[in-house]
Amino acid sequence: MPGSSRELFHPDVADLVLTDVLSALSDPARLEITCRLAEGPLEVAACQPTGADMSKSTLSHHIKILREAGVVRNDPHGRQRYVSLRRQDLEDRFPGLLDPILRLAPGGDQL
Amino acid sequence: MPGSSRELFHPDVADLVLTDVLSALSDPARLEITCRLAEGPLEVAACQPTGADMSKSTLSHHIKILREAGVVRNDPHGRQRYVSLRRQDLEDRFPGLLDPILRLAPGGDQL
DNA sequence: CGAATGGTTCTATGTTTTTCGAACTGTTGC
DNA sequence: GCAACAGTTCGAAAAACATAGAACCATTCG
Repeated sequence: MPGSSRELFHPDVADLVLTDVLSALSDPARLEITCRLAEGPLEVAACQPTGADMSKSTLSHHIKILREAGVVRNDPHGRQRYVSLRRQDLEDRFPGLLDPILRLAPGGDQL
Repeated sequence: MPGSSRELFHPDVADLVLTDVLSALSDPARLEITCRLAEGPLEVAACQPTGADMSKSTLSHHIKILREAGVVRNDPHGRQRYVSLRRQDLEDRFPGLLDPILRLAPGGDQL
């Protein structure tokens, strides 16, 4: 039965906390993941930052931090998962916050 | 001989790192200090977040984190010190970053 | 000079974060 | 069913961070 996968917790828009978002984005690896997701959803494995050689448990951990801060969604999709940026939710809760950060991030100049 | 006080290190504008700034601002106490400084320089003791009862060594530590990230200056002024927001420097290095954060911070709606 | 003041730095302690391997869960396809 | 696959979760160890007291330093003022 497809679609019955394990759903992970995602905080409600109203519950997002600014310092949690900033904290989530203050790690270089997580910031890069976030920038990459600005171009569209990715499978977990494809979120792996360039050059960074992290274990899959570490990568999963970073995505968890981003998810719990409300920065990304993580939804099951067949045997894998799609990670996507909660762009509109972030814009609703923290208008004008995300765009400058994405633009200013090390590899975010192709926006 | 006034003015010969101990000068602390302040990173050059070009050396500021985005993740360091985000990390510095991701702590509630430091974010509040930063917001308060948006209205003008303050003596160190006056930076103390409302309600938070932190020791002066802890307060000094937080201001140090902000200073080393390039968010604030800390200059001697007689027997005390003035802490000030490096607003223009941040704007030069990370245009458009600070204003939304200050505006969205818990007590930053009086801007 | 000597005491008080405003802050920094040092040292130590407890907490949080980061990282990884190993074990586990759900899904696909033979 | 069973092996392979994509990820999460658990457990542990190392690193980083927060906090506070004590010591210290520079400045002012009597």
